[in-house]
Amino acid sequence: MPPDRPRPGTLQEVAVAVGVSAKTVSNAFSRPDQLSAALRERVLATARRLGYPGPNPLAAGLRRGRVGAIGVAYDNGLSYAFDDPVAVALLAGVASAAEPAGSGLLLVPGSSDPARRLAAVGDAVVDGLVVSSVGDDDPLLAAAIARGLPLVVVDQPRPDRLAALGAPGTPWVGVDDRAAAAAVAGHLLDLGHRRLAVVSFGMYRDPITPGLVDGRAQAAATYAVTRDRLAGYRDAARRAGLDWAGVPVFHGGDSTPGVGEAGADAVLATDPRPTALLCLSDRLAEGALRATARLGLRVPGDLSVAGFDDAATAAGLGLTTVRQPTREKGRAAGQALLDLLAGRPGPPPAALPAGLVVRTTTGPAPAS
Amino acid sequence: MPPDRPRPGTLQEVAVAVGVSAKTVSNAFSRPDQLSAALRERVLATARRLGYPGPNPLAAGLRRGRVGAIGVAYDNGLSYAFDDPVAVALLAGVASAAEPAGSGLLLVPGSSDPARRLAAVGDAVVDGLVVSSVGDDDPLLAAAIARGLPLVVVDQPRPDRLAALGAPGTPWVGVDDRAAAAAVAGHLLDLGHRRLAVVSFGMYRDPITPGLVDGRAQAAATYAVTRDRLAGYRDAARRAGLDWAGVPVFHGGDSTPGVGEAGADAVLATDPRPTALLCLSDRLAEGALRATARLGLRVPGDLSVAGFDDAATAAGLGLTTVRQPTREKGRAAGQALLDLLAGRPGPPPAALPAGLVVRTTTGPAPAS
DNA sequence: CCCGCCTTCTTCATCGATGAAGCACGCGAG
DNA sequence: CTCGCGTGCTTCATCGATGAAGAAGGCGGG
Repeated sequence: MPPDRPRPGTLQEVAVAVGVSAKTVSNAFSRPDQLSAALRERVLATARRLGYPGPNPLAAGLRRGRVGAIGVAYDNGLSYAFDDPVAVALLAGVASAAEPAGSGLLLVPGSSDPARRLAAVGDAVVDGLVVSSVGDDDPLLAAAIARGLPLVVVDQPRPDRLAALGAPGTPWVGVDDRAAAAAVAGHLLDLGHRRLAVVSFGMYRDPITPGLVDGRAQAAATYAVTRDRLAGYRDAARRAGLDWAGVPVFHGGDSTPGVGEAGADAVLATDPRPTALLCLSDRLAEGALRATARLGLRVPGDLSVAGFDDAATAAGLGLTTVRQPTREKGRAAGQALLDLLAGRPGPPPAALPAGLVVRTTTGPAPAS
Repeated sequence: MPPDRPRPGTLQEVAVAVGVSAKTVSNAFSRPDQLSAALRERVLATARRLGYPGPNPLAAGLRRGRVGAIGVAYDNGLSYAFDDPVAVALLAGVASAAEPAGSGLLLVPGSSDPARRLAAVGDAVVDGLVVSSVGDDDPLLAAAIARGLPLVVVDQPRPDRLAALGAPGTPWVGVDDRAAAAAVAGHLLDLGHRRLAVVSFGMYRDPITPGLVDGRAQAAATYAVTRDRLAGYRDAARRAGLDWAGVPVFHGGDSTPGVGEAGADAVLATDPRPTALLCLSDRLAEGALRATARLGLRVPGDLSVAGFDDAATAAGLGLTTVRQPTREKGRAAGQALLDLLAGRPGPPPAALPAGLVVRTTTGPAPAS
């Protein structure tokens, strides 16, 4: 049998027992300066005796208009977020801002059922929301905006899109993905590579069939991060006089090593074989490296591989990548939200710095 | 100037605008079957027009008596939790139970100020709590129990201690640390080692001066996990006829590589030099391995090193360790809590399996 | 033609607290 | 003696919703 949990007492009951008003009991807990020390002690003692657990935070939150927690909603659910070290680093950053402020961190559950996914945002008992990395047309963001709570967006959509969605001025935190992507592509082109290939994670929320995609599809991606990184690679390629249409771009689903491995297999099967692989994330690159090992390709002798993020694993792999301050992004987002909640202006949204990190997986193009 | 956020409308206001009762508007959102489709549409349209964000989850939560979120309180604050891969894996596990149930996960903030630390537990707007890995006498647990909410404890305190604290029958999730520790110590003894040393993380919540500690201090540890792992090592040592008093035990603070490195330095400075190092966690072992590299000791030629946890990094280091199902512990704890909330009985608390994983950091004792 | 039931909506009370304002008393100043 | 004011506690209204129970109309069955 489920053990019958005794209903916790209420302020009112304690008040009756002590013989004072409910408000006085409330003050005994929340505003000790509002009553004499003696009475306060008497109230607290009675509360203890009755097993009163203290003011119900839910009711207090309703009355006060704040509950002391901020929510984080992530494009993919929690299960995915905890699997991706970059997503965890972002959470760690948000936590590092929330914790000193005494604010809790509510992780909003995801769901494969769109209705439940949105309901979770609507039901989150929080003072404000951080929405991270969702597609331009994701109803999740619309639901978050509809809450009417202070809101901060990480990575995507971009500020222009937020304005179009009726939320202009929403603080945004991210990096200049396009410029950063151009930098890493430029690095490879400078090394003499002329046959590039790309392994990309999702471009749209909808399920896809992994495979090569053309420029039109790339430009139509609703994930701004994906779109911009691809555009950055293209910028660099064009600058070097390369025909972008000739660059195979593999479109996988999630940002996982498995997808990276499949993507590498796909683009390496094209003829002529690419000499440089641009991966949109380090996790994809990790999978790509697995594929090269399996195929017996030397890195960087036969093939250069670059990632994106500079995840914790990147250094160990010797991966050339783009470093972006993931944890700092989370911290900045959390802080911006807390600033909004406090009515402080907070600094204007600005892209954080990102930069190329050259390690050992990239080298000169092989002599053709 | 802080942009003046318009007060969101209320159910009541929508009701007046539509010309129906508040309850009908409520039903339009929460119980569509309770009113005609036509009226429902009219209500929703008006709500949209007025910019009504939908029923306030806080108020609904108060009335319904549940908010759809479970809280997780961790001994050390969030900042530490996110730094420790084992703690993250535990969170991932809890999330993997909460998410399919549509439940949010509230991470309770820690604080160096004891009062704020407790207040955070009292203020958490949740339906139930998971308290993870706190000391036997930690007021945090008392505060959690005082909330009167469904509660699940991970790792420590142990069930007997929970009963003593007035919370008998509280579901507990963990492993048999003592037996597991005995197994890894036994492994080293079987390899012929006779000069063991131990590097331990915290034994008490209070700040300590790191250094070697005697058996009396070990037995008095208020962290049950620490106490039991040390007891397990001792069990194995005694079984092999070793005098435990001769085994140097280093007591550091947190479970970090830095502490592990300092601990290894300390115990390796004792004479005669130990040939086997038992570390209470993989993170400590990671630091110990750093120390051995610096000291020019061959592992396992000169020194065997064992960890505990089988963290994600352990395989890469070739670390012999104890595998415990950390993520599964989190999942089980989350599920047990959800079962309590649903009034389901739930399986009785039972220790999850843990077992020795032998890799390459342990080998035969060097010929003396 | 009447009854009972279902659908659709309403009324009423309530979840558990706190902000704002008010009253009574005691005390020091004028 | 009286006024003014701070202290200590109370009263009142309110935060925004939802459960339980009830009332009006429509409809099929006997």
